[in-house]
Amino acid sequence: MITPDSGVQGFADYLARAGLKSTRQRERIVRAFFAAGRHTSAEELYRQIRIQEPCIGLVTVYRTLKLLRQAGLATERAFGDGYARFDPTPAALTHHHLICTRCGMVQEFQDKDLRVLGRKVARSLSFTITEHKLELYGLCRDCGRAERDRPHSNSRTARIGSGGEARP
Amino acid sequence: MITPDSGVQGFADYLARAGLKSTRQRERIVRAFFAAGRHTSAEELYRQIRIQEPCIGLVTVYRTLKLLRQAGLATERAFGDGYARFDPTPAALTHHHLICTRCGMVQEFQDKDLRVLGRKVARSLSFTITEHKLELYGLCRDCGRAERDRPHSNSRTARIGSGGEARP
DNA sequence: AGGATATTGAAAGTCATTTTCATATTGGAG
DNA sequence: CTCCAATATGAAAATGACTTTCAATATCCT
Repeated sequence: MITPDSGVQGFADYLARAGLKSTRQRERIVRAFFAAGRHTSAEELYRQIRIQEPCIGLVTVYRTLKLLRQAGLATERAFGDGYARFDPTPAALTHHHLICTRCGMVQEFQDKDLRVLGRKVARSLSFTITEHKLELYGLCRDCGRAERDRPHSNSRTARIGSGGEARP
Repeated sequence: MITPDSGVQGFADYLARAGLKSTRQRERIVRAFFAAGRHTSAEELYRQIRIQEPCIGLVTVYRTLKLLRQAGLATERAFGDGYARFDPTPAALTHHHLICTRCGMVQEFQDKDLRVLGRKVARSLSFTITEHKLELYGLCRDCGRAERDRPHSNSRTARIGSGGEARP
């Protein structure tokens, strides 16, 4: 797992290698990114950072997330609610998501067999996988129960996955 | 598989059930949707329809796709290039995608084992799956070769999956 | 220290998608 | 069949996440 410190370090290395400069803002953002949980959006990160560092621009958060992606340290996801979410890469490569289309909950899970199968498929099609993304959409236990109780309740007309967890 | 005719029929039924009205535009759009292949975007559908029916608005295409989604006939996807793509639902439930992050190619594949595993995971977490979405991002055979030849070629800074197939 | 080069933030721009609103169409009641 | 209330349509304007521009500022190499 990447700790905030090792993440910041890795990013500093990347900047050095690429001939880019390290700044107070970048360090703040990168630290917050690795300290935050998963599925973090730019806006969320921005709000988090502003608590201690009011003079920082949302633009810089976007730019730094782009750099993290280029550095291979962050992985972008889209659960379909219009926000890009970011995960520290190693975690991203080993977990998948169950997304409740009713309450927006996102639950992670892992399954070794699934990974193995993905690789098998990729190999048979001469595809080099850099990123997995298994998303299962549906109803979580509670929402499944609720739907069963009130079959014609308002079963969400918004885009898939919308209204999700911790929406900024 | 849903034929254009059965799709149009199913949509008509939905409209009747919901107390909505059927119009020339809606029939056109729905027919084009089911006649089109998969991964169709609103813009694509719009251009397709305009060939024979110049007096139709892009807005109506968006609205009709939303209705198709509500009717359970269409499934929305996001490959990360900023466009929403739509698939006739039954197909959507049985195929997955390999997306080349370099040339944007989208290749479908099926794997029974994968489906079975997905269901197993869902059951163990009391999750009711309505939609699968396995996306493997990486390099297709050709791009994989190209990258190996020119290791430091411009390895895409755009958002994942960007520049995709048949971009409107 | 000094200066080329990269970075920052505010504001303006982009672009897919949605909303607004005035006009037109639909379909059931009479 | 005709009316009419409800729904649909399209043009234009709005939305909202994200990106670009640009002038001012910070970084780092010598």
